[in-house]
Amino acid sequence: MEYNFREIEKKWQQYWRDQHTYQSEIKADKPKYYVLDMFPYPSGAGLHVGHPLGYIASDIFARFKRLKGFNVLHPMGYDAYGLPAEQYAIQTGQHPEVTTVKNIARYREQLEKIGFCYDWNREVRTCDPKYYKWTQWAFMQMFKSYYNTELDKARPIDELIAYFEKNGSEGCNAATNGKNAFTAEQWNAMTKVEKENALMDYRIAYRGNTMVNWCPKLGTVLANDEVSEGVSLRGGYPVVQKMMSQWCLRVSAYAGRLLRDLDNLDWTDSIKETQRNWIGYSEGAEMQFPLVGSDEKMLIFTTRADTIFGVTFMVLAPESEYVEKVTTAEQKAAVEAYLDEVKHKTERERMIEKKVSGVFSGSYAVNPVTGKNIPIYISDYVLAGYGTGAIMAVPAHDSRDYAFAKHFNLDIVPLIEGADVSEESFDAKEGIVMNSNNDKLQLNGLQVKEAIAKTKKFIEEEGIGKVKVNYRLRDAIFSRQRYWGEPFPIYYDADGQPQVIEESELPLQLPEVDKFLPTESGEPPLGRAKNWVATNDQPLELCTMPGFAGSSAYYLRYMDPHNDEALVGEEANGYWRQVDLYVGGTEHATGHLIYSRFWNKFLFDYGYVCEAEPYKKLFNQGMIQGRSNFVYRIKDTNTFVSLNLKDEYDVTPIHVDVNIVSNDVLDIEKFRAWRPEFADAEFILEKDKYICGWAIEKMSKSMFNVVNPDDIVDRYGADTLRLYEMFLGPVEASKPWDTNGIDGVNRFLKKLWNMVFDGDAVRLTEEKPTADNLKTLHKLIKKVTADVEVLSYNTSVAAFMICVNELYTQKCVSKAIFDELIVVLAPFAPHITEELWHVLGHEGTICDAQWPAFNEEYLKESNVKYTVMFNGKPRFNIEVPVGTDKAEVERLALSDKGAEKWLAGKAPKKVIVVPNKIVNVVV
RNA sequence: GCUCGGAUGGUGGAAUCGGUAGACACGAGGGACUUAAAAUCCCUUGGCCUUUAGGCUGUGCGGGUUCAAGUCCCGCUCCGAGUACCA
Repeated sequence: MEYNFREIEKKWQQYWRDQHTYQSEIKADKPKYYVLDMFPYPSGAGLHVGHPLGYIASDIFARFKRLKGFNVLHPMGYDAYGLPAEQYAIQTGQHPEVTTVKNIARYREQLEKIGFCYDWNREVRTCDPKYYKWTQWAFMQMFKSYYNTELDKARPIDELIAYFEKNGSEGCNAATNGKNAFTAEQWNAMTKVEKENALMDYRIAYRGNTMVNWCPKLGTVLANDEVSEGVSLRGGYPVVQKMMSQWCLRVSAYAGRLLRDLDNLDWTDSIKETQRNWIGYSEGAEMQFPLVGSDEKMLIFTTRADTIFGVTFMVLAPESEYVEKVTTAEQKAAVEAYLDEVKHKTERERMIEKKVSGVFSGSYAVNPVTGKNIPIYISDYVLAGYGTGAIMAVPAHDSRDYAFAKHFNLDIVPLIEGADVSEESFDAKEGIVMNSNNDKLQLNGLQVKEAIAKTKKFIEEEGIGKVKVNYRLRDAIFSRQRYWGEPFPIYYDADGQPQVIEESELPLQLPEVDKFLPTESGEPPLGRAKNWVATNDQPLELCTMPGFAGSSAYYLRYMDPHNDEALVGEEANGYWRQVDLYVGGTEHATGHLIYSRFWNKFLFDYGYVCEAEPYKKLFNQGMIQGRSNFVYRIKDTNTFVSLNLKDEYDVTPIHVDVNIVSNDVLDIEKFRAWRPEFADAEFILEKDKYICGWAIEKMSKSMFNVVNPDDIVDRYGADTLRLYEMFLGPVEASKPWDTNGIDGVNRFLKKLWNMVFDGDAVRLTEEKPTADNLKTLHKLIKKVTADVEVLSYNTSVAAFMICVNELYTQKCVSKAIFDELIVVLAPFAPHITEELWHVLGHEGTICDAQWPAFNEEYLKESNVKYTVMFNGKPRFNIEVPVGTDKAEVERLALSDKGAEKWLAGKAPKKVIVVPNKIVNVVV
């Protein structure tokens, strides 16, 4: 019988569907294992061969765990809200939902063809009202909460109100972006609107006036992780900074926990490091600098308190609230001109220019330690969003301050012994301090680290400032001026104050609109919706939530996808708890993976979920790059010359569709048919073949290097695709897609098939396995068990090939051997093994088989081979019985007749015996 | 600039705690079967020198530690990823 993968794969995929083989449910008596893939955005292009890489890896793991006796949860769904569908809707008028549903259907079809063991009964779509009800619900809880910094968790906002009524804002231990302090009397005297405005500065989901990344081309704001190098990640359009009132999530309140809890996660160091950098812990001091001729004090943040004696000026961010206060009448025009200039620069321009710019405010501040007056400047190299938006400038020891001082001709006072600051600043935090003594504080002679500590202590004692930790992590901007996203469960009352709708009104469904564009008056698309009001007739919020809203808690929903009472029920959450293995790309390190951890922690604070972290182990698969092929056309002709002959001609390389090239050999007939202009192409061949050139490029339509998994499945079968993608190299490595080796794994499957079948009959017999058979099999089991546990699949596939080759050489026909072999292979190649499972007379599905244990007994050798080396060079081998002691091995090695030649009559200086491996003789 | 990875045959990649580098696969070369092709099977395949056997050399470059280094240490070169005025 032929190995007919098309028939086999179709048959078993249908069987698995009919039998609900992959449906999972709570089994209290069984240990659980939750394997999750990052769910895809269903784009119009469908899956390409890069997508399944991670899915195959996790699928193998899920199947492996199931065979090992775990109750496995392995779901899949769709991150269905997103820009492409909306952009497409704007261009064509096609409702994004229609596009999305169509794309999802295509994805599903493609995924099924590869034979994944997903429990489709648990599928989620972020755009489904039944799903986004819980996205809205979580937002609502965040709106009703504040962050208690003492308990280090979210608490109901009512508790904070009670506190304000009694004590005012003094000592309230709440994370806030507000600066206004008030007493209990002041609070109680506030109007309703004033109180609500004050509370807004404390809510975890809050409306705030913040600098946002505004993308004019997309007509929406973007989060920091959606912007890279001054342009939008999607589309690459310029982004400008703009002050806007937006919904935000107080992610920054969780910075400390997000950082600390990283330590206990089983993630790669590189992705933990990326998150640490993004969170950006920095310990320093906040210091007050009194303004000359005023009671006003300005707060700065520094990590270099020790350099206080070298402060020769101060700099404010252009957006700082101090700017207005320090600008003198004489400087007013100059300052305004500068602010105007800054405002009109895009992020990108600011970055490209990197030119020193700034303006003198006219005012001076007093250095609180030296008592000297120092000028206050305004410059955009100071960021409003970090620290206090104001700095003390120490040009001798900060390169940015240095450039600024040189440009404006300000004093540069060196503070570290031996540091030469004539050409550039000395930024390193090391050396011995000098020029830093007066009657209040003496730092001279100290190491920088000691000086920092001493200064911090001093300023706290003197009441000049306090020790402070700052994080780079900002609050997440949560509004998008778009149509295709979750509506906010928010309406605006008669005073224009945002209020949450009733929980019973959830889900608040996305309304229909006539066009997917902003309104004429510049409101977001929801402004076009008719009757877009809450049940109390008050107008609803017009913005929608960003992409990361729906993906932040989806892993919880899979645990209990049909629950209408809760995001996830207590029983389901208590059983499945958290994701044990999460597989996806590194590109989500600073976006999804931060937001999701934040979201989970918020829910955890209220006990809605039982684990503080969503993803226990994270595995990052690499990216699949494209591998393009080229043909070489001789200039001004329609003649193409093969790769190795091209240097003799004047040629232009032309991209050729990789799907008509095999092993870099061009299919000439298909090429002629590919494009009309090539119909009468002529070729100069080498060895009767046309060899194409190649290059590694991004996988894209324009390079003709997109490979669709369906084509591979069609040609070789899903099992071959799965094995090949794993065989290509480590799953975590990025690599180009290259079909050049796919025949190898296909041959392996055919060989396995042909060892089971002899014509149409089964070749295998009940014959007892030989010692060699058992050794070969158990070597495999041992290797694969260890490799799969750490997702080292490429070496596993190699082990299968070795095993089958050995059994072939041994002419093994023992059914007992194959019974176990196919179980070990089943996670990798589920279809062929399922077929063989039944051919060999087993019941049910191979998915429920038991992973075989390996037996060390079979692997034991009676003799051990030692390599005898002289001065580090291997010379000959000896064999000794197992368990021979070192001294005896040494004696046998030296008395072997091969040793004579290398000893040459001399006595060995030293002999090293490495158990079971090597005898090294130093002569 | 900073942080983290990486560099091994013609190619993708193996190599546990430092222990015979190049597993496995592709490609290439040779052979068997075949009228022929495909498929299948067998042999060779890092380089150099001799070829019965053997010898030398070899993991980006330069040093070091060690009986022994792809692996550990120091100093470079190149490539990739992330981040970027974070005080």
